[in-house]
Amino acid sequence: IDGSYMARTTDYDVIILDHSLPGKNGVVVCEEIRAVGKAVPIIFLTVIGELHHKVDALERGADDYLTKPFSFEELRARVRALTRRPHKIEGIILRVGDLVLDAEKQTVTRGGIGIYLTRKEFNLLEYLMRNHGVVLSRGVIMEHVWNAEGDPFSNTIESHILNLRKKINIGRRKEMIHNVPGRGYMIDVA
Amino acid sequence: IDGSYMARTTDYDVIILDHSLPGKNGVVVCEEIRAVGKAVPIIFLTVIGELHHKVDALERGADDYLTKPFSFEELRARVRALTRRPHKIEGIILRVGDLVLDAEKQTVTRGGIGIYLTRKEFNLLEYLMRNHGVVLSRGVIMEHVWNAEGDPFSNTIESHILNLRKKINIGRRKEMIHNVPGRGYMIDVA
DNA sequence: ACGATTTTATCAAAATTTTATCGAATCTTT
DNA sequence: AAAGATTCGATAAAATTTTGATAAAATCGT
Repeated sequence: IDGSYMARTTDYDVIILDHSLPGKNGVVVCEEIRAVGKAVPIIFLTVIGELHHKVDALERGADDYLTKPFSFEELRARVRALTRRPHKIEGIILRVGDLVLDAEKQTVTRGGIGIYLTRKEFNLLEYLMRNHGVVLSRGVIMEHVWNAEGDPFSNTIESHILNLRKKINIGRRKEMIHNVPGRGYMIDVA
Repeated sequence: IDGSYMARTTDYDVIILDHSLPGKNGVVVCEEIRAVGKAVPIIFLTVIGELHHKVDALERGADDYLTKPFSFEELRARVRALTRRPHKIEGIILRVGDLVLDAEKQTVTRGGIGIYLTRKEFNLLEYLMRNHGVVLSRGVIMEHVWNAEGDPFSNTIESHILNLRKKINIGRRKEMIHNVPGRGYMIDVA
């Protein structure tokens, strides 16, 4: 009894295959599963640069592929996309310290406590968290969080940063949104 | 001016292409974008069942594909998955001994320990490191780090050099920023 | 080698720039 | 219209940059 046998006889929600499997080639397993008529979603893992493997896998019945290395979030996003179970499976989650942002559920918590953010605040925080540890200039933030170009003589960003900080720094926790004078803002644990 | 032109000349976060575009084939557009060296993530839209189009698109440089019909949630998940990984070309990193300056992330470390520098300090160090091993006169430094020309009767540069040295010579390491009397400054390991 | 002269190092205060803050005004969504 | 969100404008606060004065070091001519 091996993985291929299990896959052909059991009903899984999703099957993840690696190209290099002990004994068999992942693509062959993929083909075997399809041969018995199973319609289960299959995600194929490939090493970066091996495009022909991706193509091969897709031709033999894989539904999606993922290039290694990949984050767990990314894999989960693919699984979610394939299984389309909106309420049971978690969405894309960003974490910085005990601050957690769920991009799909559109929620933010800190240490388990729910935090309500307005739309702009949410988008701003999401962008900061998505690039945590790197300094983001006002220009870059303006470009990504506000679609059009904002005039540099406004302090809209500062204003939102202020509100974000107030909402996020519940209790008397350390500041997470750091200003780097002359360069921009950065979110980080320390 | 069409979409293909815009894609080749503008920096987008992500590009979504449909197989059937007015005038051109989406795959061709994809190829055109890659031809000019853009590394932007491209998501390709295909009609269900047309697997060969998927394969074709992946071969020509698309990063992901999506089968129509699809939910907006699904598209958003794909976009997030692609944009979260830094697709940018690796930032310019300067090294002199164990001193490391990342121009893109705007960070400086010495022996792995983070060092905070103000903007002028950072720019000054970057200029020195970019020309490590060569003596830079005050005039040249003034010209490159300070946009206009500063009056030669000020000791602004000395002042910043002093602060830089203090911050950089953590522990009791050897001095890196050397003065060459009458000629200027130079950074080097020895 | 020695004093005179020029150049560089150092420090703290002053000037400037940048950011934080808050309330009011404007815009959006019910 | 009402409630909430976003932006704007003015001012306070914080951080950076420049300045000025003096000490220390290096260079030069003798």
